[in-house]
Amino acid sequence: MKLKDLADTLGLSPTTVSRALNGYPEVNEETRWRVVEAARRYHYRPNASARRLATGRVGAIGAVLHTHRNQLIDPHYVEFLAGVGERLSEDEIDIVLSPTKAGGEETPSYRRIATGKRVDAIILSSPPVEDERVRVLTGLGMPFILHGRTVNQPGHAWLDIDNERAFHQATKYLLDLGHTRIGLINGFKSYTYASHRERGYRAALAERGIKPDERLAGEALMTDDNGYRLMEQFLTLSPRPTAILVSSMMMALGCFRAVRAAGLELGKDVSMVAHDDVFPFLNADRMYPTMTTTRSSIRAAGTRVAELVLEMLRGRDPETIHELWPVDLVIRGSTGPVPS
Amino acid sequence: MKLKDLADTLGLSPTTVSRALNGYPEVNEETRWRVVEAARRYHYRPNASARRLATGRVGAIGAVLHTHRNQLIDPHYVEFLAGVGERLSEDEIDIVLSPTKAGGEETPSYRRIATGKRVDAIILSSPPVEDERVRVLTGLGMPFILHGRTVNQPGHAWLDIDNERAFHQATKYLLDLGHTRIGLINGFKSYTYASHRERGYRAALAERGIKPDERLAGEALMTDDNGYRLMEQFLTLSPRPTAILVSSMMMALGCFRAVRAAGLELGKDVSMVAHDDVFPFLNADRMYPTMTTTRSSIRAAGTRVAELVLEMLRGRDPETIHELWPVDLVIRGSTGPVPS
DNA sequence: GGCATTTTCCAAAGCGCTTTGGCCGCCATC
DNA sequence: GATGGCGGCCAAAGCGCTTTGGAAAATGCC
Repeated sequence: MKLKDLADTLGLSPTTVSRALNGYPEVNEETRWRVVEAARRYHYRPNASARRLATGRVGAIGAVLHTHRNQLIDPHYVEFLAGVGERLSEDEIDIVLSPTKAGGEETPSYRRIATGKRVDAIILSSPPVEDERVRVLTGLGMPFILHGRTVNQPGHAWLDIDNERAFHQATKYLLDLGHTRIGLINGFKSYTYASHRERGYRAALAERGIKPDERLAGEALMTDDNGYRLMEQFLTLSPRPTAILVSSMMMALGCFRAVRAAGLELGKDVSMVAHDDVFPFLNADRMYPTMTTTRSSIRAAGTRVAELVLEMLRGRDPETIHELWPVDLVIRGSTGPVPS
Repeated sequence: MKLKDLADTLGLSPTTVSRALNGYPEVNEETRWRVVEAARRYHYRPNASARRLATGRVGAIGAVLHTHRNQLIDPHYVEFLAGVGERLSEDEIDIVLSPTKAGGEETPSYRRIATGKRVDAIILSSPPVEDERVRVLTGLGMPFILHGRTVNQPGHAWLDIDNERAFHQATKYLLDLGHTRIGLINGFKSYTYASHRERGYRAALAERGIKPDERLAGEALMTDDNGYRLMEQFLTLSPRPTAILVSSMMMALGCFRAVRAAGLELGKDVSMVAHDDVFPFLNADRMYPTMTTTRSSIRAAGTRVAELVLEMLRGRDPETIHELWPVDLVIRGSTGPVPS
């Protein structure tokens, strides 16, 4: 059943049917009702490709799924996508996932999506400090928004959480509890969020005149595994750290196990603050002990990013889109005063 | 830069340029070379919508992303998608994620994707025992493949792992170690995989004449959290179970903590076998103790499903596509003889 | 050299929708 | 009663590509 068929059975022209369905004013209300009713009855759906070709709008936004074996397909990203999807589904807009194998060689994938007009806009996640994709997409004139920020590449839309302040605050909190040997288990510093977190951490230490022990700062892919390994390693140092900041809940689980394995008790022998992106399947409140966290829902960020993308498509100037979200510090059981 | 422009600058007709780029034989090799070269130089990319409209093929396959707040956006699904993506990217085929809010009300989303011709085929995951989507898509004539199976709905393509046999084997292994009070922490039994797992478990017990204690079988969303709660609950029973089967690594982490919290030791006081879908961020081999698992890479399944979808689109009869994969039992440190 | 093929290219007709420009009839206005 | 404006509809021209049905040029065969 196509538009023309529907028009024929109604004794109307395709023009009128199209207008009726798309809510244009120049059609009699009764006629519109007849059309809508018939469309429903015959399960009519406009052919997406045809409509896209005619309007020039796609009704889809792009995201790239990194599938490289050695790269983390991480839960953070899905949770973010879920948020994006939540908002986009309201407007019946699809998400086009373009799978990419390459580690560094990802720009072709973006280029393909962009120049083939497969999407109206692109959402970029987890940008490195300097992002090649930003350059490419700007060059192609493809609208895009960043979840996170770059450094020294202004002029594009972004939404980010205040990672620097969050880790500054968390570090300060630990310092206030008397800790001075504080470790940092971070994601790769080439990513902006990780570099911001480190900056916050270092700034807080500096304010108290503490020089960070470089052996207490680790960066790695944010997996359970790496959390375990880094923490294990930190605990062999002497004196060992009495507190630790962790960049993701996934890593925190690993740290957790390492602390246990070393026969130490979390919240007593070792304090821990982890960043919580709020996963439905990992609840800081129900851990044992409960986990002190810097918290910001990555899903909520996704929803907002989707909203902003829609605004861009409606004409909002990307340069006006800069949102920096504050981060909560939620104090729970995994932190306590420095052991004497 | 569109096809016509490219043709004009080359002094050729659109027809010839199109054929040259699409590898049709009726074009001189030298001409083809000129065209390809020019296309590269001018960064020409055919407009996806136009091509789709003309050919009737979309070059995209659909998947639905469940974003409902109370539903698990689970890591299993992403890992599976990553596998799908790995294969599809080779053919430059996109994945269209259609976000769906609804819990039970998901069929409209599939219907929209299908009748709007937004994709060439659909990949369905985690089917319940009886799947409405199967009926709908069959009715619409939209090609689809299931990752998993349904019961009593034959005639469609599927790929599944042998869940029943896997849990049968795992249970048998625990029985051989002397355990008789064996618990099961499962996903919801309305899903085929969960029901198959339970069947395997019960069958193995029955073979030894053991009547399962119904208080030792729990089903829930497969989160860390629920793993903790169910295990905690099981451990209050008396006599408590000496061994446990767990349906996902995520739940296993929770069980793990519950065992610890109860002051018990895994692999000694309590044995545990978990099903491992092989996540890059959760390595059974690096847990403490290492985890005995039934193992099957969900990513590999995704890759194969993608391959099968491509075959369907090339004309292979869906009814001939039924693959049942065996599952490995990997014995590690979390299982041991029943404590005396 | 004449004929039938084969090679190489092209014009034009779609694919299914949206949108521009117009037409027709009806009412209000003077 | 003529004029203008407006509501309600339609014909036809695109959107950018693929594909059918030739046509012209090159080639093979005797």
